[in-house]
Amino acid sequence: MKTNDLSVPLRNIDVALARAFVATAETGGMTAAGRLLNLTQGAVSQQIKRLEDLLQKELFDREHRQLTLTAEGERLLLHARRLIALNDEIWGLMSAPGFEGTVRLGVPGDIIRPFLPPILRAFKNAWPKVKIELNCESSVALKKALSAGDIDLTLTTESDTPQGAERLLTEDLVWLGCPGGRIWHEDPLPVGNANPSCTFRAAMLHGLEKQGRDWRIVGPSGHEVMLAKIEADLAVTALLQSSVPPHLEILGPDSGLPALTPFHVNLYVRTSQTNEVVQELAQQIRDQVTRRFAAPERKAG
Amino acid sequence: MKTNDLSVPLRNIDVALARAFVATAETGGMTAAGRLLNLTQGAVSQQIKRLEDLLQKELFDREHRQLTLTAEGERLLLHARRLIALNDEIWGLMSAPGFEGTVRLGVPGDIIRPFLPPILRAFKNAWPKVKIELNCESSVALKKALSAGDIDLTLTTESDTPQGAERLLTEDLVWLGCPGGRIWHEDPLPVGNANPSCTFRAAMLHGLEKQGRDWRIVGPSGHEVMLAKIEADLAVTALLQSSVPPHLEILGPDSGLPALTPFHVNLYVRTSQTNEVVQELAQQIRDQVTRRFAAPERKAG
DNA sequence: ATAAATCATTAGTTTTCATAATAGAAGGTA
DNA sequence: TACCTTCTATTATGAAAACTAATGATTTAT
Repeated sequence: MKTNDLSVPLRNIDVALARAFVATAETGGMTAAGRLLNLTQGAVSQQIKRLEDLLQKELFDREHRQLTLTAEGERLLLHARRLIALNDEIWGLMSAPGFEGTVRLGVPGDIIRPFLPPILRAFKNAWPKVKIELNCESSVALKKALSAGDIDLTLTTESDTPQGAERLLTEDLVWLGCPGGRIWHEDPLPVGNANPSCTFRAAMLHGLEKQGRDWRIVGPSGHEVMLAKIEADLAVTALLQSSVPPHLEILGPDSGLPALTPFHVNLYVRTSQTNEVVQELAQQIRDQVTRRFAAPERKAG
Repeated sequence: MKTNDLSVPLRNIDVALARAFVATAETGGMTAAGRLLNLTQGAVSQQIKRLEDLLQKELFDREHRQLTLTAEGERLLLHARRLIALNDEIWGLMSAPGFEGTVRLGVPGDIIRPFLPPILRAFKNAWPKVKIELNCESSVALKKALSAGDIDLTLTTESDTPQGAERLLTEDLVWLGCPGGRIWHEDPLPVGNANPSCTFRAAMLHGLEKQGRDWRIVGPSGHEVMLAKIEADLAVTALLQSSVPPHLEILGPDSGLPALTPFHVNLYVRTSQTNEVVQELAQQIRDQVTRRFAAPERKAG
């Protein structure tokens, strides 16, 4: 993979060129586009040419003096508008006064780390006047709270992504225990569980039952307390792979524990009466969560 | 119409500047950012300065030799990444081979016009190898088809926007008849209705009943046939304001017909097993439908 | 046939941008 | 304190980019 190879002409689409292109496509001509953009016709012609050179694609069919979009031109048109819109949206955000108000966010306790702290920190820095209320319960309870209007948006961990949810990522559920521990050989297996309605509970017990393994529940308790019990080798439990704390150990198949089904992290946003701040936070959660898991490598060379 | 104010120095955010900014923020320094981008430190410093001048905002606090983001810098960081991501996404779309396959789209007959023809035309031009199957039924039937997996995405007209739906726009339901006609004075009122499960039917009849007005259903028949009956002054019906054909007339309150509740145009996309082409079409429908109604000024009737 | 309109191209000028070098400021360390 | 290192800011400079204005080529309209 080439990262920043000098031979690659950095592939940045100049928003000004995008504007010229869209204007030309919409007015049907470069002369008209020039009038619209306060440019000479020649400048527009050159801009289109530059864009075509950049993308290595013909954007217009120049038959006679009529310009018609090529397939690739049409394709670009559909997306160039989005680029311009995003550019203008950012411009608006940067010039407008900062948001104020309150956002009520729900998160299941077991995925607060490692996702949320950096997101909330960044959001807080970006919008210092916005107050964030963090609501920490089970996925089921959070979905109820959302429909009741008690919170504005929420993350959940679920084994599917129902209508109305937006899937941010999918991860394996893994067993974890204390490094050097031996509690997972005990029978019945002590299963740590923060919350009776925890979505992972059913998955764990289902796996064990299918295996014919006996178990007993340790808990309920808060998520942190449960982690302490794991660390003390008093129980095992299951979490999403990426939310396993560094001082605990993932128990592989050789531990004798059953395989578990993957889970999804879903996002729900209130559809009615939702304000800009809520959308802004939702956008950030989307971006950051997916980012943190899409880009494992990015090296200079 | 969009005018370009001369006094505003066109506010285009150079993606290269955004890259320099993000690299600086992420590495914590301009020297390191320069290494990453294959630029000298001085160039990065100038780029940041240019960006700050452009936005008229300080992006970093330069205390001592430590760079920390200001609130506005953090705000930009969150969105600059999106701009870069969109830029790269477009680049990918333009350089990759075109999509192939089939998309199954559902649309209620009464909002095909004026929304869909231009969208489908543009999409078809942009992705000539993609086949679009247009499924035309009532909103209720379409939602069923979606959950059954028979279609990939659908538009609906509904009086609310339930979980799982995305509201694209809200419009008034209006009565319409033939210009110069007189059928709406007839009693009982002949109400044209394309489909017994049509979502507008309940709204119309509810309005008439509340008014104590007698009615009879004309139909069912296809949407086009129904419009022909309207044009022949054989019946009246209700449609969303913007889908009223130009040769028919909107009947205002002075026609004696009852006021109707507003409706929403919602979009549903299959959440599971959905491929890139479906997402691409959904994106276009979103963009174009909202675009087409953000721009034009309303014509009062 | 003539005029008008359109896009492409070219020449020339202005503007932009990166480099390289330097200055200035702050943190280490002896 | 003096000295060295490591940053960022600034400046001069040359190269490249990009605009205008003018021109040419082609097509449509009168």
